[in-house]
Amino acid sequence: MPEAHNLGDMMDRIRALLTVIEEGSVNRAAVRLRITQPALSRQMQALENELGGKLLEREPSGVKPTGLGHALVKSMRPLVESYDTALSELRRQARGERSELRVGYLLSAAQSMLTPALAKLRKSLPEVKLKLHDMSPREQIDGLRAGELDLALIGQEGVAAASEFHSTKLCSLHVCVAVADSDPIAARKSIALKELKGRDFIGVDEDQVPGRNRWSTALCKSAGFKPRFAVVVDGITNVLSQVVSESAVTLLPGYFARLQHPGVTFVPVSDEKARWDFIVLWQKGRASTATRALVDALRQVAATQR
Amino acid sequence: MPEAHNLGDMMDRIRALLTVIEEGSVNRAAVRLRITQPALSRQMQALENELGGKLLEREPSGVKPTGLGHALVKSMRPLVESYDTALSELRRQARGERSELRVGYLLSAAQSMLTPALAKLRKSLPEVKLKLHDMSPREQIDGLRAGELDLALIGQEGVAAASEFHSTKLCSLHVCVAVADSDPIAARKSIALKELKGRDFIGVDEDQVPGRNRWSTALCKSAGFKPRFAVVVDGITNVLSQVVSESAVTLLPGYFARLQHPGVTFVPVSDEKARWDFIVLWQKGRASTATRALVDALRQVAATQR
DNA sequence: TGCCGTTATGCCGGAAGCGCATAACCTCGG
DNA sequence: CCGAGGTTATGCGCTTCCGGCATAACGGCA
Repeated sequence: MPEAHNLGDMMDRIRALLTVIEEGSVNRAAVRLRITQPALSRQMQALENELGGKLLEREPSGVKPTGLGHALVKSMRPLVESYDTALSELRRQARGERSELRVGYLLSAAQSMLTPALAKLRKSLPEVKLKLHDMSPREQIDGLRAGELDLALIGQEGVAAASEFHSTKLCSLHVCVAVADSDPIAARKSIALKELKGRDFIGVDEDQVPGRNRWSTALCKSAGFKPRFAVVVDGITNVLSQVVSESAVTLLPGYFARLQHPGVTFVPVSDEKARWDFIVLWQKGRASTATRALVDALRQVAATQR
Repeated sequence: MPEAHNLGDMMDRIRALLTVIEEGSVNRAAVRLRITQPALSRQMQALENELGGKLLEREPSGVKPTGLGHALVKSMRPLVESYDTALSELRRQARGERSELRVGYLLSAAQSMLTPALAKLRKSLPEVKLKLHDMSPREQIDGLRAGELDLALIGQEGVAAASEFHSTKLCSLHVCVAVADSDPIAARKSIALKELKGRDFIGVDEDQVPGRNRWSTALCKSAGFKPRFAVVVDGITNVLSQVVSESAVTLLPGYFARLQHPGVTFVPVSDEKARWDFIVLWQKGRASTATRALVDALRQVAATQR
């Protein structure tokens, strides 16, 4: 019998040793494990070779653990249990039975849709453990990539990353332009994109809100001009104060019109091409029942809010 | 390629998956792991079959973890680390490098020998982590059997269990008989065992102090009579008070003569056969350097105290 | 002494797993 | 458009691993 250097499954070997020590007999343990005594005897030898020391004292009436055998029992028993539990949970998840659902969203953008959708989910799957995280689009994308989120509600910023995950579009919002109250445009009922040619635009840090500037640029290009970003700020909330202090403009999805911001007026853009998509992203691989249920609920809510 | 149902080593497979996800490529991970890409590809497939779900999304430019893949990374990475650490420690112990030493002893019996032996040990192996446990002989034997002690200092009570462990005799004590101060024997310089024939003996609970009564019985038998145990008490300390209140006697190892007990006198037994052995027991299998060092130190101390 | 329990080990055959070669796909540069 | 270079999947053949069967050796007990 050559010296074993590849050892079947070490965990199974360790489990077998636990059984042998419990029975105090290789033979009786073999019966329990439904293998023959010689196979089990060899497994024990292989384990001893792998660890470099005797685990069992062999006697005519059975076996007794050595000091090393006792130490292995002590350190490995909890480990084997944790391992089995983790594997079991992973198998459940593979079957779609994961009961935890980690959702990322930006509150101001997602609340009107997420709240009713979560109510539906709670009604249909009450045992689901929800973990809700209010975070920026960048954090959402990173969270999905790192496997820390199961699902993200995200706007146009998630479109570029959509191919990395499962995605579905929930709705397409109108776009408005934000201007200072004192701006002549503020009195308008709506405005065409081309009328913004020559105005200063406020951009946002591409790191925090990925794709926002590119989206604005693409829209203006379709209207025949390239926007000049006078200032680039590091967050959405700073955009509006800069619009006022710089007498500039910025393009925003229509849900901003619902937010009151002192000194700022939101004027709808009339161009039909000016749309802001709102999407949901979730991890590739088999989605859990909970994930699918939430995606469905979001679809239904979006359909009724059209 | 038949469907894999026995999976080599699951831990190695999981480790390989962690590498694949880290590299984002089966090919580059295979290079790192020093196996070919096809072998690694199959390992990933085998793992997916075992778990019942896809762990990796395959793309022309490499692989990306699915939601299940992410979940596996999260739950298994700490487990793999703990497992590797535990195996590593077991291998060290197998080589005799265990740095922890759990010692059981009965303080009153062992102190005069243990204290100087521990001083020697601390000098020769200062990094050893000692765990000292004052416990009854029964607890000592149980602790060894359960693998909770590495070494026990024990008297005659350990002799019957000695074959289960490594053992060595440290010394052999004289025996004395304990009597009440008012007893005529109390004025004797020494006494022969046969002179105790007809006296009431006090026994101890065999469960707490295994073998004590059998030892007394054997000694008396060698002197031609069988002792009658008038009372059996549940601990060594209660023996002496019963000696007084029952006007009885009991045989004890000579170290008791060093202890002051009100109303009790200890008279040496003159029979040469009346001996009390003091032994050290340690676990079977390869003993650690620390265990061997302590056994050696105890031997040296016993030799100087002769 | 014989029987029954124990563990270890030789021999054999089947299963597992790896390497090599190849197929298929995608991306990029000329 | 084509070729080069990257990727992953899979067929085939060979080697290694491992379990079952049979047997040897030992100890305990009636």
